[in-house]
Amino acid sequence: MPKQEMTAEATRDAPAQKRLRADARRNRDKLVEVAAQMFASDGVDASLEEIARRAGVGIGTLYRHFPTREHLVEVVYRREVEGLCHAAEELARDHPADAALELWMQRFVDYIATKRGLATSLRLLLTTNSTLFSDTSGRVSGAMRSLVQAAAAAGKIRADVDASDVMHALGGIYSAPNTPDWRERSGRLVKLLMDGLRFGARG
Amino acid sequence: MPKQEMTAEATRDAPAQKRLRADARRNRDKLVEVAAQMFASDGVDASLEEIARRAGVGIGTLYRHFPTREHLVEVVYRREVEGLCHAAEELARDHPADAALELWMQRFVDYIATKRGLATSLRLLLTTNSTLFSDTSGRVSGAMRSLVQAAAAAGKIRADVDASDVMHALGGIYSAPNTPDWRERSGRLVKLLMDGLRFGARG
DNA sequence: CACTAAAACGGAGGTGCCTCCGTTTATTTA
DNA sequence: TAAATAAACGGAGGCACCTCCGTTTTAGTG
Repeated sequence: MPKQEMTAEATRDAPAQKRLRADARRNRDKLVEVAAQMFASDGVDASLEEIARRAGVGIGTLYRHFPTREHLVEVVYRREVEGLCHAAEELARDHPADAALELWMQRFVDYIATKRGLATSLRLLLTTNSTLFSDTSGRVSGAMRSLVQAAAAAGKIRADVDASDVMHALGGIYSAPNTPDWRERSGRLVKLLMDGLRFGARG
Repeated sequence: MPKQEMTAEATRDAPAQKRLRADARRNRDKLVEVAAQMFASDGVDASLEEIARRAGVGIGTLYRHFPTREHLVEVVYRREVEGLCHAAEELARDHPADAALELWMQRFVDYIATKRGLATSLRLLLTTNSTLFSDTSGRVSGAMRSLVQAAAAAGKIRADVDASDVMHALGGIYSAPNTPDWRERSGRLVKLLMDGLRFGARG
């Protein structure tokens, strides 16, 4: 279980967001941070009052910022997707292109792992709120695309596949049954996939 | 809003159901009946305590019979589908084949009407519990099939369509936006469909 | 019938949800 | 800097959820 380890300032949604007062901002960020932990450990049904408590604010404050549980879940979810995509850029900077891709996919597996328990509620949220779905899936596949293209351009992986193929291959992770060894199996899947991608590369 | 008007004894699931004690049986039936009304009027989030109260039992009794809200919703849902299918047989007995089909489709519209508000929760339930989905959709399309076949056999409607086509045509009802005139529009759709079906019939 | 085991009843109680509103704090204006 | 105003804070209160368990009822047996 990898810590997400993200600083609070990640929550900078620039648009049309009326300038928040300093304290409000602080509290909001803290709430999101705590909620992310609680959702990860206890599922989306984690107690909102407990979240408020741990964030050191009253329950009223939580509700002012996030009128429903779904709002909070959505913000946390977006933040995590954001983190995942940001990691892609970072990995691309710090590693050879093929290693970056592999590391990112492993991280993707980690990410999915934390989401497995939440499947049904998340599915509801994603079918209800279709912009959320298109926004985030767009973000994620965008991140993947640039990693794949970079690796292909550097000759580290074969050039005759594109990102959506890889994404599709990774799809098996979702649908795989939730066995205890799911994690390992998914890890192997990623390695296997990388071998396939490296095979026949120019470099 | 048509009353469903079903007697309690409709809940006779013969299989493997350990013989219930008389009082338990009574209470259970009453609970389902009241729940059906409450879900229809207040949505699936109707208060369980209120349901128990109106059924004249304690909350504990409700929970013993239906350990979760979903259990109760599922039973009510199945019962309603059952009623819908039963109506098909009845209509087939009491009316000419084409009229039976038309009346049943109108009733189907009524039925969907009561479910419109519940769309998201029901969808979750139906995707989560896939046997529920296949059971009920099988039942419903079975009912429709026999009505269509009977009408075709009697020469009251054209013989070159099958039940799944009609079902598909009715599908528009689901997806139509929830405008105030939805009900009328759906009624007209059914009439239109029937005209189409009658056109070119032998009889 | 009376007795008894098994099963059902039902409500008290602990917890969480969410609203409402009086209090406190930050920002703006003079 | 002080006063005024706007905004955020936070907890009390009311309601619903669900569990637990002592009490009551039923169905079977001598």
